[in-house]
Amino acid sequence: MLTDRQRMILNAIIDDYIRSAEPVGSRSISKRGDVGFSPATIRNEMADLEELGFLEQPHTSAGRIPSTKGYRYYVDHLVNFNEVNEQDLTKVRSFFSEKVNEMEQVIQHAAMILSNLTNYTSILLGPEMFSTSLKHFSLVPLDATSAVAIIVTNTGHVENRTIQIPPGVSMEEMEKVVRILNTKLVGVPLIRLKSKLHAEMGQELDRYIDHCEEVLGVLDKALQSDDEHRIFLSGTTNMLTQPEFKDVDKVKTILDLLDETPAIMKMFSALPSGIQVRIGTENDQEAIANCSLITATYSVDGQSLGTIGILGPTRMEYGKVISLLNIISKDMALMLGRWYK
Amino acid sequence: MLTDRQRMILNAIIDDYIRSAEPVGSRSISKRGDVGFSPATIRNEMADLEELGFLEQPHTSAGRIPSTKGYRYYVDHLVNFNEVNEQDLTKVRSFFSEKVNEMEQVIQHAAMILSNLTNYTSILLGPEMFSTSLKHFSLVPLDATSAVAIIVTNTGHVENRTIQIPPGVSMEEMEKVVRILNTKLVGVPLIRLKSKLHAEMGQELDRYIDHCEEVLGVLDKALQSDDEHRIFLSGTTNMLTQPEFKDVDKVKTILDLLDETPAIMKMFSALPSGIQVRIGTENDQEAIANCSLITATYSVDGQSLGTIGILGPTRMEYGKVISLLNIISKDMALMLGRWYK
DNA sequence: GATTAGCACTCGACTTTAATGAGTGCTAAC
DNA sequence: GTTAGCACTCATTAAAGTCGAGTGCTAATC
Repeated sequence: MLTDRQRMILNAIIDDYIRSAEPVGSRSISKRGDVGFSPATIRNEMADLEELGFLEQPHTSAGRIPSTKGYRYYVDHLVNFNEVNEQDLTKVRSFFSEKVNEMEQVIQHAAMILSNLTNYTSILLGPEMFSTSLKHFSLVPLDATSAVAIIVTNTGHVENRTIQIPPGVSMEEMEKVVRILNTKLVGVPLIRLKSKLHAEMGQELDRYIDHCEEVLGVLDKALQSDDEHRIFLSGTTNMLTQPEFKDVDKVKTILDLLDETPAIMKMFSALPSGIQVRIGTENDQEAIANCSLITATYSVDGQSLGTIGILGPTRMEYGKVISLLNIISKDMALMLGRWYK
Repeated sequence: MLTDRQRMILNAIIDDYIRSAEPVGSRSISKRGDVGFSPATIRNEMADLEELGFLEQPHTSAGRIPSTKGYRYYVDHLVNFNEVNEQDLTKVRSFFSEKVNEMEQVIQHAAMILSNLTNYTSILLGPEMFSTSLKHFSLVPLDATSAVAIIVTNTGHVENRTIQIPPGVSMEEMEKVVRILNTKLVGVPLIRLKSKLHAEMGQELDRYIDHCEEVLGVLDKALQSDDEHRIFLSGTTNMLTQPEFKDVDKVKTILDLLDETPAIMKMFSALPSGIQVRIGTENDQEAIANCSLITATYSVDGQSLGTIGILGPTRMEYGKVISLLNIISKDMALMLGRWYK
C-alpha cells in the first residue's frame, strides 16, 4: 500500500513529532541523515500521505502531524521495539530480582517503576480474584455482637471485613461454623466461594447449628469479594508535564477519569491477552481522546492474572513503552508464577 | 488596634476577594449595602490598612488583596462561623447516622463528603496507632517457609504481613509462639508492641523454643506498624478548578506534594488539638505557600485519634470550612467513641 | 475634624498593526 | 523522477495605541 520511501518518511515524521511535539516540516526531515531527498520531494510525499489519511495539517502553513491512522500504521508496521536503554533495563531487572513478600507491594512498586521510566501514568490491575483460592478463614471476636472475618488466600493476600453477629447466635456457634468452613472450603477459588457456600453447605450447617439462615446471611457479606482497592495508579501528575495538556481543563477531565474506579474497570474489561494499543479516538472514553492507552495482560499457565496499562498522550514513545511492558509483564508473570507454586 | 470601621472594611474586602478572586477596589466596597461611606473615605482606610500590613496591592492601579496578616486577622477576629447551609448540614448528618462496619470505609467516605461540600482537597489521617491495642494475633501458614501474620486491633482494624519462617524453626514452634503472644500481648497498645516484645518476652520465649533470636527478628518485622496506607485523600483535582492555580506548573508541585506520604505526615505531625489554621507562608512547605491548610483533630476521652485537613487556596471560605470541620470532627469522634466502647 | 467630590495620574489588560519566518504548493528546469 | 525557485499562507511575536478600573491627593463640604 505504501512505498518504501513513504514508509520511511512517515516513520521519520512520527519519530520527530514524538520528540518535539511540534508539527514537522519537510526541511527538517530532509536534513536528517536517514532520508536523502530534498525538501521538495518530501513535500510531495507528505501531500500524498496526507491524502491517504496518515498525516494532518493543523493549518495551511504548518508542518504535518500524525493522524490516528498514522500512529496506527506506525505501531503496526514501523515502530522499533528495541528502544529500552540499558539503564532502564537494569533497573527493571534489579527490581524483579529482589525478594519481596507482599504481593500488593510488588504491584505498587511495579507501577511506580513504570511511571518513572516512562514519564507517563501507569495503571495496574492486581491479580484477579478468580485465580486465587481460599487458604484460611478465621473470625476474631471484637465484642459480644461483632467480629472481624479474615480471609487468607493461597497467594498470601488478606481480605478482612467487620461483621455483626446475628442476635441469638453465640460466639461458640460461630466458631463451630468457622471450623466447618475451614475443612470444607479451603482450596475453593474465591469467586466460587459464595455459590459453593449455598450449594453445598446449607444442609451441612443446618445439622450443626441454629439460626442457619442468619449465619449464612452474615457469611455472605463476609465473603463478598470487594474488588475496590485493586487498582494501583502511579505518576498521574506526569500528565501535567506533557505540553499537550498545558490546558488545566483538559487535564482535569483526565485526572477525574482516573479517580473513577468503575471507569477504569470498564477501560480494562475484556482485553485480549498480550499487548494492546488503543490510540486516541480508538478509546471509548471521550476524556482520553488525545491519549493512547497501552495495556499488557500477564498470565500464568495461560490464565490471565491481571493487567498493566500505560496512559500517555497519543504522541507517545510507543517503541519504548511497548518493549517495557513486554518485559515487565513477563517478569511479573514469572514472579507471580513462583507465588502460585 | 483597629477601629470598628477598619474592621468592617477589612471584612468586606476579604469577603469580596474570597468570592471573586480579583483585587477589590474602593468603589465596589462602597456600593455594598453594609458600608455606608464614599469610595474616597474607603480609599483612605484602605491605605491605612495597607500600611498596617493587612492588605497588599498587586500594582499601583489595582484594588487591594488581603495579605497573610490580613487573613490571619480575619480568621481570628472577623469570620462568621455560621456559614454552613442547611443542605450541607443534612448531608453530613445523614452520613453519620448511617451504620457502617468498616472504619476505613467511614474515613474514606468522610473524606469524599468533605471535598465535595467544600470543593477543596481533603486529607484524613486515620486513628493513630498508639490509641489502638492488640486484640488478636495469628499466623496462617502458606507453605513450608512462609506465612501470613495477622494483627487485629480492638477497633477491628486488620494489619497483615507476609513473613518468612526462619530455617530450622518448625511451624509447630511458631504456633507455640503465637499462643504465647496472644496470652501475653493482648491489650497492649500497638505502638508499644515491639518494645514490650523485647523487654518482657525475650526470656519467656527462650524457655519454650529454639532459635529464639531468629523468631524474634521475624516477629519484629511482622509487628512493625506500617503507617503507609493511613492517609486518605479526596478531591485532589479540585485544586485544578481554582483560578489561582490555572498555571499547570504551580498545581503540579502541589499535587506532587500530596503524593508524598512523608511530606503529608510532616505537615500533620505535632498538631495541637482542636482546629488549626495555617495560612499561606505560615506553612513550612514551600509548595503550598499559596494555600491554607485547616486541620482538626478528633479525639475520644481526651485522646487524640486522628486528624482531618482541608487544603485550598489562601483565598478560602474559612467560615464554611472551619464550621464544617468542627461539626465533622465531633461527629467523627462520636462515631469512633462507640467503636472503642 | 471627618467626609466626600473632583481630578490628574498609573498601569495592567486588551486591541490593532506590522514584521517575521517557517512551511507550503506549484512550476519549470535538471 | 528529482529538485531549485518563488509566490503565498498564516501562526507567532513585538510594538504601539487605547481603555478603564483604581489610586492618591487636594480642596470643598458637612
